Amino acid sequence: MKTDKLARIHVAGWQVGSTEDFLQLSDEEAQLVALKLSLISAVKKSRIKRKLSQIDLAQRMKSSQSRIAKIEAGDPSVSLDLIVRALIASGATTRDIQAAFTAK
Amino acid sequence: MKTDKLARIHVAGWQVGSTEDFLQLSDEEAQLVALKLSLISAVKKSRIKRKLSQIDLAQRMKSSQSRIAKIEAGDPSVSLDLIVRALIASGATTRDIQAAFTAK
DNA sequence: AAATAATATGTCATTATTGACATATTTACA
DNA sequence: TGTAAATATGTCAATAATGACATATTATTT
Repeated sequence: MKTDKLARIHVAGWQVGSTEDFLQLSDEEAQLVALKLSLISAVKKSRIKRKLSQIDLAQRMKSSQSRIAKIEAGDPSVSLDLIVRALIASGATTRDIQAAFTAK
Repeated sequence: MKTDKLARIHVAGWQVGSTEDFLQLSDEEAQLVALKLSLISAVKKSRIKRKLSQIDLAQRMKSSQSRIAKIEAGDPSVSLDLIVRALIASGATTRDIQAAFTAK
């Protein structure tokens, strides 16, 4: 994900802004980031719920433990594809995935 | 997306199976494909609804007309990231995106 | 505490995805 | 009909994402 956006100074001053404002993301970028964060959170939740280790999940989706760790750490090298594949492989239902889009 | 899955012969014979069965995708792969298809459909719907040409949408998200065409054509070179970015850039709301996950 | 299991972090060669471009085909409409 | 706008298809050099690996750090169990 690209985060190399130019600053957009917040007129209201030094109130503690949202993460999106602080990092100067456009609305669209902010939406995508929020979506990813939500899905990432769902991955970890689902994995733990099913008592899977990162190695277990990695095997299920033919990835590696380090990739799973990176997914859950929000590493910038991780694609939305991989996040969703992890979510599915972790046993999350369609309903779970859908809920991840709703969740804050 | 990889679709290089070995055949899984359907015991029940030549009933007309689901697309997923026919293409021999694992359940997980089938879920991801279904999700992509749903989102792709949502992109086109949203774009048309807002009366945007593919060129318009491409400019909004700093991509190219040919990429948008490929998104809507379900080209295998298109990532989930790009699809979702297109959906967001087309003006789809969080609610729209969410709905895309529900839709058939 | 020490051993073991789980998770995190860094690197890299291989593979996938990208925007841009040319050009073909289809659609709208004068 | 013809012509312009929109969409589709193919290609490719540049960039991004990948699994695998080594190894560090943190939790858990004995």
